[in-house]
Amino acid sequence: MFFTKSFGYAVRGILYVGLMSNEKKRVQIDEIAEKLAVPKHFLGKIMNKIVKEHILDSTKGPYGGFSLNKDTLSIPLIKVLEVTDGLEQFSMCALGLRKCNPEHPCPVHHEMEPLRSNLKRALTNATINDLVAGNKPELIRNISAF
Amino acid sequence: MFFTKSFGYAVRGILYVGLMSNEKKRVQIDEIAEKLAVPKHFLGKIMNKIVKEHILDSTKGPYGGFSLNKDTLSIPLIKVLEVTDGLEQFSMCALGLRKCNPEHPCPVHHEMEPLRSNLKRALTNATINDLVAGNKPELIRNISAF
DNA sequence: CGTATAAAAGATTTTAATGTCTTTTATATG
DNA sequence: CATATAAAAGACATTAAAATCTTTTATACG
Ligand code: FES
Ligand code: FES
Repeated sequence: MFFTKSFGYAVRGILYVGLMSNEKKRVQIDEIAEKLAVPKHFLGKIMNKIVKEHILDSTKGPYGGFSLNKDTLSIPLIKVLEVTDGLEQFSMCALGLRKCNPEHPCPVHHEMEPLRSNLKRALTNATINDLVAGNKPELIRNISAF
Repeated sequence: MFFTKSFGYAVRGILYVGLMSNEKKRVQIDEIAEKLAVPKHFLGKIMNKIVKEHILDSTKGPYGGFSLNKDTLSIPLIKVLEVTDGLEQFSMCALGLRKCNPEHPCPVHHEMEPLRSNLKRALTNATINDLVAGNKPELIRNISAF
């Protein structure tokens, strides 16, 4: 519901890098994929998009890997969603009719519109930093597959 | 976002039958598919599931087609969602981690849980009848793809 | 420079949702 | 019963997301 797997992988990957950034400067994809129990190469492609959008940094070669940059912690979740899933969903009709149009509301428009707005607002307000706050071992446990 | 196309087709199909039920006893799939601009055979399969779950009635042969039954109008939308998409989505973690578990909340749990509950409640409370109420030509226009 | 390391990129496969086309089954009516 | 009609069912195709595997590129370091 709501999001693709890619979005989940992206959020969890970014958070894992954030949680590890005290201990090590860079985190490798192999470690992330293993700890999150996520397919390595698929995650790699998603992380690559994340880097292209300057949400994380990366370097190739020995001692390379993924790392936070000066902006990472202040990135809102909706930016991550934009990279992985796009934001068209917020302007589309929930019944898939066309672009949502309050002038010609579909039968579920009045139910869905407030929920959609709330979701958009929540994702816009919540930053990576908000999610990284709190008990660290617990968080690492919670972003792992179980 | 939120739902599959199948759900949208199902809701619109049921509503079209409901809106036509004054004028004609039964509505054929060809007419529904044409008016909603939806692929006929795909819609047929979805309508078939809807009939199997007693949300609508159908009869084969001449003068056959789909029709309301005594329960149709009081069916909540969540029942339709269950038939087309299933309801597992409401117990799964929004990040796709596993079953959502408030004891071990994922980083977006506190953002998502209220939204999910609200959506579930809205879909549980809204019946087909609620959606059929109102200006009929306008509704027919609004469930069409145009 | 040569080598090892790690991300990036590319090619291919799998899976589920969606869509199309054909055949079968049920039924109303003459 | 014969025929036409319309849903149901089945087989197959397409598409996008997800996953896997291989090759290329960049870089640290001896
Ligand atoms: S018109 Fe369907 S959600 Fe707004
Ligand atoms: S644990 Fe992720 S939404 Fe509840």
